[in-house]
Amino acid sequence: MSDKPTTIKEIAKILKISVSTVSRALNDHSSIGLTTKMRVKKLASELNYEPNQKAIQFLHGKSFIIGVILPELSESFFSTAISGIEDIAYKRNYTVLLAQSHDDAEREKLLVEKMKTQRVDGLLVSVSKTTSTYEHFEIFKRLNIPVVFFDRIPPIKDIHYVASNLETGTYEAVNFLLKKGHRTIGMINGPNTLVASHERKEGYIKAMLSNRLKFDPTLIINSDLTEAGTIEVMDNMLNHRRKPTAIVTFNDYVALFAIRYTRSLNLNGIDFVSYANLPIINYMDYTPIASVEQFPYKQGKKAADILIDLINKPKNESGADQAYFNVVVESVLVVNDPK
Amino acid sequence: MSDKPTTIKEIAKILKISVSTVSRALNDHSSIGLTTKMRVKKLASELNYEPNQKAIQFLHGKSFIIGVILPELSESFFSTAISGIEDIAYKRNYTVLLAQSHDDAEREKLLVEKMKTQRVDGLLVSVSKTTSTYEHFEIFKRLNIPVVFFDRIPPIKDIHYVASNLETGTYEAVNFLLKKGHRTIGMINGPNTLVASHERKEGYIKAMLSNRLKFDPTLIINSDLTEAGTIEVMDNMLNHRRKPTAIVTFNDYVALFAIRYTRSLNLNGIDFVSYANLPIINYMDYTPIASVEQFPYKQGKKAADILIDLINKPKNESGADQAYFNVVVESVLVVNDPK
DNA sequence: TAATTTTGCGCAACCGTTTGCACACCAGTT
DNA sequence: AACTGGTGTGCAAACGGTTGCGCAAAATTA
Repeated sequence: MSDKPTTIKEIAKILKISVSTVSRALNDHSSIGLTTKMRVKKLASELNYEPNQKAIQFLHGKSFIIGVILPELSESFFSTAISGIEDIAYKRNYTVLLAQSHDDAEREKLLVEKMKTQRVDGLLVSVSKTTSTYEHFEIFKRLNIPVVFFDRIPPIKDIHYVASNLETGTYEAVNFLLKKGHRTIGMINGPNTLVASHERKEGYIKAMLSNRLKFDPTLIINSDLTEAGTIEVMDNMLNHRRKPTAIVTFNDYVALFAIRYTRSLNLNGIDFVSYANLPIINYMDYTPIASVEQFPYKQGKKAADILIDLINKPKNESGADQAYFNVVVESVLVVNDPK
Repeated sequence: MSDKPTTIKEIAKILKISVSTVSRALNDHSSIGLTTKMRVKKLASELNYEPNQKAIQFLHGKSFIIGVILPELSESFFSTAISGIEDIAYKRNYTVLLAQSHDDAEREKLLVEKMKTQRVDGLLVSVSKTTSTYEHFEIFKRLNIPVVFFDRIPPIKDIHYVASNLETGTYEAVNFLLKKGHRTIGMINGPNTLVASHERKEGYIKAMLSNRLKFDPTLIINSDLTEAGTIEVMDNMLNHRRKPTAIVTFNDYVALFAIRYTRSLNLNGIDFVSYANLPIINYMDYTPIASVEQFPYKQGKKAADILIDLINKPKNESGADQAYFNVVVESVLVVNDPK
């Protein structure tokens, strides 16, 4: 039955007309007579003709595919972000080639390579936690394939990115705790390699200073964000000469580790504030009292939009220095309902 | 600077040799002299030559892309499954085109259409909850593009699929509850359109009968799997003339809704058993006492493997009836640690 | 030295579609 | 009778790479 797919040539041969006429007829070109158009279309649908996209992509040098590399889909932030990306891609007639780095810098490099050989029209990246060099993205500049980073952006210049401004969110969070009467506020921060860690720290400091409180750097401790790492940091916090009455944690997962640990020690009374606002919070009995919401869906949408704009932008004519899109999605503090 | 990418033709022109020689040199063809090879390769790397994959895909009629359509990445089952799919695809040199139906049958149809125009080499599908017709997958048969269903498989014949056998898992689950002394066991089941609902019911019945207990059909109630639907079903359960002392729920999410609801009524003492074994269970204070684990990663891997095998299988020569892969991944009951 | 094999390379077709250009035909205008 | 203008169609090149076949020069053999 179903042999090779029908081509435009076969239609031409059967109808004894040229392939160009068939092509134009199918594309409703104005210079083709109505009767010819009808004949062609009728036969085409009878033969279940489907244009060979590979030929078309080749001809136009476009694939209508955007690549997305992100660390971990099981993290709620990313699975939500990908929905935003997908929705925009869908709307603008692109499809999404997906790959997870699992926070492994080596794998990320290989994935970038793969995206290159697939010749995606553009690339969306949220870099892995362990990535410390960024040359593997350079290739894309040479190939004139736009790259947009989102959320986890590399600390380098001349890139397009979309990220949330955690400084303002953190400022709000610390302010919120201060207003609640807390004076000793700890922070479990992430690795210094992450831009986001600096922003959190800055937000924290600014909130303290603007409330005329002195900033104690020993109350900010970096963690590797694992459960074991979190417990270690918590031990330090709890044995600190100024034991915090409230703690800002790097994200909801860290908050959950920390809360579970304090509860296992039968410690109560420490307020936690966190980032991300995970849906699982709704299922928990003991949760952060507030979270900084980062709007992953919105970030994903925005990043995809920028990427597709870049793809369709007329080439940088003058070869001049082009502008870089640096979009910041404001983060806001969401106070959780008390249970 | 970076103009159009280098092509094989330019290399040929510069070196004053033919394109075929360049092509063969780059592919280490045996009939090319060593010196020519060296010259070609040297120049190629100097010019940052990258073969145009679109041309190659066109030539071979292959894209090395597999499409994946699934309902919802934020469901842990699917985000884990996609990792399995991706890992296999990666290993076997394919990439993954992803799309979420968000459990919307209409959107699913459009996505199938898109996958078709992208001419994926194969398709992996977990159908949406609301899908009730399946003709949109027929096109792929005509185009000779293999389709493998996983987890949520449609109730039709002549398809390839990978799914877990929930009957055995359910049997184990009910047996487990019976051994614990429960005699009145409720079940919150899913819509009857899902194959999985039937399997659960069958497992339930078999466990009861094999323990010489009579099966009470009114203790199995179907739900739409939303929180509101779950609460409604729970109300029915709790007002049942035989109030269950244990309940088997369709999945962990339903279990969480149900548990939360019973706790809001200050009801204790009902044991819940569920499916999926979500990681968030670890963060919960009140959880199902056991879950049927369905091994999403394994299912994803298996499905991808089968799909790629099908893609690379020599065409069905005789046009004869080909075999369909129906793989069942056994599910097992995992008893949760008491907190 | 002539015949034969091997080595190294080029020619040209091909994959399916689009598109600039030419051309033939017919009608209406000078 | 020559000219203009539209209408409908076909020719052929182009996109970038692969590959069967042929052919010349060099190396081997008789």
